[in-house]
Amino acid sequence: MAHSVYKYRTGEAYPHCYKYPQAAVTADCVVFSYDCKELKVLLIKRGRDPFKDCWAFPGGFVNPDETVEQGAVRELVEETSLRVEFMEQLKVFSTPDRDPRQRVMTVPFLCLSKNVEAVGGDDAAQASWFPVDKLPALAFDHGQIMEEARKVLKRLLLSDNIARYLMPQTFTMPQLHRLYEQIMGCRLDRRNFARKMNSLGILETQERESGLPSRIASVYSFK
Amino acid sequence: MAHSVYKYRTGEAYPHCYKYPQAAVTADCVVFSYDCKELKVLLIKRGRDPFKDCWAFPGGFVNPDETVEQGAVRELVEETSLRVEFMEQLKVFSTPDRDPRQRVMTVPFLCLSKNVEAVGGDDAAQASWFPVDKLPALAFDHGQIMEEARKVLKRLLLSDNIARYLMPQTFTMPQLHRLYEQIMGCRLDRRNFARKMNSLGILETQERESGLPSRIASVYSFK
DNA sequence: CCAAAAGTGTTAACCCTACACCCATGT
DNA sequence: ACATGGGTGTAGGGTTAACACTTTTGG
Repeated sequence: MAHSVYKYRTGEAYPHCYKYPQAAVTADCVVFSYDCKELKVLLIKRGRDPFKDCWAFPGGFVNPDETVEQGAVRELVEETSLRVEFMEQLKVFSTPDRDPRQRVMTVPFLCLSKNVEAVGGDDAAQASWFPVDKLPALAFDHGQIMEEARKVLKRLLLSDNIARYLMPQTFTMPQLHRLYEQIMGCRLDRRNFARKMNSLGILETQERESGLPSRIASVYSFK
Repeated sequence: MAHSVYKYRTGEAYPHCYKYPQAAVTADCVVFSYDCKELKVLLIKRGRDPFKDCWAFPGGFVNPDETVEQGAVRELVEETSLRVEFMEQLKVFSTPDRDPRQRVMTVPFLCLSKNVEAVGGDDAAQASWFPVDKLPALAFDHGQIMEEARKVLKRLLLSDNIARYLMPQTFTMPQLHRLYEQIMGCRLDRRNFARKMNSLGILETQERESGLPSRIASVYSFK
């Protein structure tokens, strides 16, 4: 690990700005998607050391002329050709030795995508979707990042109704219900859930075909 | 602004770790306290450029061998001799030109302190508490950071009952009530508030003196 | 004497929860 | 036939919101 010898102390004069302690900063993307059956997360298989052949979140170093948000979007496109509907910053992970090469802080993002296909990486790196409860071992401290992401996902689901960024254009109530159960990690009463969703006023009912067999679920979309 | 010439691209070989783009990273502390009258924020007057003589949050560069959390604590102690009861990371601010000297990302922290005195800075820098609704113009993008901090403070108050980190050892219900009103930014019914607090089971009633004039408020403490 | 502060109590509306029932389909 | 999945309704409990009265102190 390449320690800098510079320590910043209040009051000392450091006329050269490059003498401030510097750190490499990466942006990682925890991308969730939902195929109306399972909640999934996008992982890529690392092509080189450290953690070669290990699974990790897509991401990479932030360039000097971009924000961490821009860096996250760019890296995600480069590695997986994916564009997401929603991004929210998670807390920084900065344990000094979390990357064996050198000090690398990471700014992780929780991302939500409707697209569950088309994740070809541009180079040799494999990219694929894993069900959230069947994840392989992850590189670096990405396991901790995953925990954090799931916590924030729960919070955002309840406070901001972010399901709209995961569901397809049209969907049925049971499909939406399954998503909520998987994110919340508990059972939710079917009927109370439907009533709640309808009362929120964020759903539109698609015209139900006049023939109305009760076994066929009604179709909804977000306003 | 001192741009690095290095751009990281997927697939290129960079055998030397120092070739990764680097950034200076600071940790800033948005410290709230409450004197049982007003919600306050700690600011220091900057002793040098940029933004010399401007008010800003205490904070400074993170050392290579410490986490951003450790850096935040260290800088706060160095600049104000203050130790806080609670810290929560806010989102990173990373607009490339937010610091005119060079690219500097900042990781802000929301901090809660019971101490509303004793904020002598170690060097010439003045430090003092400002009522949250009477803030001076702030350096850098600290105005935006303040907005973010107030949003998160609201959220944490409702979800995690963080009032315990701001209130003194013992306090009255009206004092606690005022704090909630100031953080939430709206009126809260006195009686409903007291009932809610008591029902949460997080308060202890101190023995009320047997002489019980109704004008004297009862004294509480957190469990 | 009156305004302001603090304590106490009641009511109705709303929301959430836990259920029971019906219908249609596929095996 | 029956298990399954989907739609609809109801009854009870808890929480919240709105609101009135009393007492005491300070000016």
